[in-house]
Amino acid sequence: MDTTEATGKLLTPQEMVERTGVSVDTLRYYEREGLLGAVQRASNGHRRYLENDVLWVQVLRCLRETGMSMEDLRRYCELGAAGEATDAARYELLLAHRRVVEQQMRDLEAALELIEHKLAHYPQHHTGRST
Amino acid sequence: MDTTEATGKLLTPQEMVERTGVSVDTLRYYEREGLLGAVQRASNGHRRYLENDVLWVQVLRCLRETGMSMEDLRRYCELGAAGEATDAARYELLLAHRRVVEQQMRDLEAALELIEHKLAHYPQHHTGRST
DNA sequence: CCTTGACCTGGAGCGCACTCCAGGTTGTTC
DNA sequence: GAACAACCTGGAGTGCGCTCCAGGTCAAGG
Repeated sequence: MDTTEATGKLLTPQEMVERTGVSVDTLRYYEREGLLGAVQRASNGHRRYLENDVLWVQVLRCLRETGMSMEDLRRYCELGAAGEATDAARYELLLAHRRVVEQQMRDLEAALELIEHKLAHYPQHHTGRST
Repeated sequence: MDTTEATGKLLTPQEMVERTGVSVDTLRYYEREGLLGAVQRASNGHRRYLENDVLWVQVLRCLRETGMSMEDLRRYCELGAAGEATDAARYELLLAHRRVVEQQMRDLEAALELIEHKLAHYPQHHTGRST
């Protein structure tokens, strides 16, 4: 019955840092930018994150690190918050990003080839190891 | 006899833009930052690039786009300008960058898997095409 | 009580890699 | 000879994604 919000252990900001590798500042920034929805608060006003948020932040990082802009990320989150009706749009967004990532891989491959090519031009290192 | 500076056609800034896809501003910026050595000038003070520069700028772009910082790029250029004695150092720099690029590729692959995984969760699009 | 430390807020600051601008010269075209 | 385009210089501005800061609250420990 806990489809969306498993009410397990709530995590403090510090714990989020430890588990996601993302700083508190960045976590707050993401929240402000609408990437984390409304984060719960303890009675003293301190943030309490959900187990799920750990995973979600990791997904966010993964998308960010592959070049998705904050803006697209926000769009994606808003769609997610809006429920099933937006499935198609989210699908398209991911699909588009996949294309971007695939292009990045092709670019990297080309770069790698160029680097290999240049490396091959240093004959003294061609085969052996450098000390 | 033209080992380093083939004295063929000299290129205007505009022509460089057309052939490299890099803006004049960026070309000047690169020059200022020491990535292009001393660019020749026509009698009126206008820049005249070498044929070689086209290729070199493309290499620069390739390295930049794979995340090499301006600082490392400058280091690499300075080494290049200093002659053969620096071969080993340049080799190491490229080698290090290759490792960086290889890591980027692994990261992209991981990201791609995650994206595929998420895409697979939209059943209505699982097999067919979306209109 | 007083300190300590984790947390809060709104807003300022930063680093990078460009990108743009003002103001000026040169050289070609009508 | 006036207009125009391409170029020059030094320096300021921009956008992104954080990152840091001042000033304050709250809870626990000594």
